[in-house]
Amino acid sequence: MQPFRILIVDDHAHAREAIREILEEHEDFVILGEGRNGQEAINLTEELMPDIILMDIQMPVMDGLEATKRIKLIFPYVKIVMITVSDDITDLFDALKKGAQGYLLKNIQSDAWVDHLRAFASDEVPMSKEIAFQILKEFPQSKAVTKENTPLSSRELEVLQLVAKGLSNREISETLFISEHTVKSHLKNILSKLHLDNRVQLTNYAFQQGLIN
Amino acid sequence: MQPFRILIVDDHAHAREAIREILEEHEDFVILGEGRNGQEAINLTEELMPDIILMDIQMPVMDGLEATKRIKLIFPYVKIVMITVSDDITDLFDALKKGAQGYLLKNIQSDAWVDHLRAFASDEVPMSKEIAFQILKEFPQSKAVTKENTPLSSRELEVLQLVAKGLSNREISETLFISEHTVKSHLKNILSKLHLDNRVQLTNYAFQQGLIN
DNA sequence: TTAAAAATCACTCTTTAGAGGTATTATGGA
DNA sequence: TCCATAATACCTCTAAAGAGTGATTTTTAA
Repeated sequence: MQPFRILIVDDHAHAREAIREILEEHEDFVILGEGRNGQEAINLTEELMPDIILMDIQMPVMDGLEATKRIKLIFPYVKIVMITVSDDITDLFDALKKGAQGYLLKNIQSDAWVDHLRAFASDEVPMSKEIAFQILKEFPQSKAVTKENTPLSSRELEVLQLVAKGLSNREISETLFISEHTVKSHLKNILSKLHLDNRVQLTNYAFQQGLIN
Repeated sequence: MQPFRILIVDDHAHAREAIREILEEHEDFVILGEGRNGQEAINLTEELMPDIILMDIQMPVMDGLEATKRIKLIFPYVKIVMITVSDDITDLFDALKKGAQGYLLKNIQSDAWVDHLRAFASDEVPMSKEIAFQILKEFPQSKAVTKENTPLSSRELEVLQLVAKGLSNREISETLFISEHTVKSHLKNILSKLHLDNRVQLTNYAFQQGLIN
């Protein structure tokens, strides 16, 4: 049984040390190295080829979300678990959107923490939102679920489809007989609801959801 | 046998008249109305619901390509045949990209012209590039085929996939270790080769070609 | 080995996109 | 009837995208 080969990325040395101490108690984990920011994470990943990266979200130079996106693009098979002190559900969703396999809170020293990590490491299926909620629910300081599940309105769906077809905001405004300001307003709300960054990502979403073809 | 219901859109009255005269000799065509620009084409389409629109490319207010794109978006089943004096192959490709079913040269009064129109009107399959070439080849003034078939280079394909995944030019440049200028250069060439306008349309292309998923 | 193609980078300029905020008007439910 | 949501619109500001041109280097193929 091969141990899981771990890379730890966090800008705080004490945080890295805390994780190291926890994992060293378990012989199915071996720590390959440590990085201090997203850029180092990319370089170390190329160099060490870890099985799992434990990645902080908030970091200088390049944050963990950006690094996750880039690493997953180059090395899709590397598993990345976000670690953070934040119990904000939006951070969790953002992490999943970027391709993270898991999400763990930092300020935990329970056995459950290692169990979850082991589950992420060995499991083939990606972490569902249900499991994510469950993890957050285990810890009392988790905030209530924010209004993430707000569905798109029919007008927003209409705008989404036109955006995903390649029309500019001006063209959409002329198609729907509304002002370009309004189109921008709708698009802003759409991107916010879906936790996406730009219209190309929205186009990906539209294709994957079968909203266009 | 129902006749084909035609809408003619051209900014030159004499051009519309010429087409009307040709079509009135054939009783399987009936002309519903005439428009003078792309905007009128949209309005008249909503009002008259023609089977086929004969659409000029060069027009004031809104040109035929833009109008074609918008009409096909709202009324995908309406057939649009571009009519133009241009024998430039790039115009033809642009027309097909916007969703036109056919492409006919204006300065023709042969029976073949009407035959082609009838073929477009009754045929379910979209006009292939081969047929387009054949039509242009029937007329001696057609220019030689431009370098349209140039395939994408491997580097261009690489950039295409990153663009279609939602990365910004800056992010792509950092991923590929090249300058943002170079990324822009590649993207410009890609869009030009594929006759696309922006990165969202490129994303559509990537999905439809199975280049990403 | 030489010509063509591909890849690279640069500069300017204009348009578009996107973040952030605010506000008004319908409108449909509770 | 009142409240929440949706749809509309405007504002400022910054970043990004895209058009146009040109140029150098490397690679590939004839």
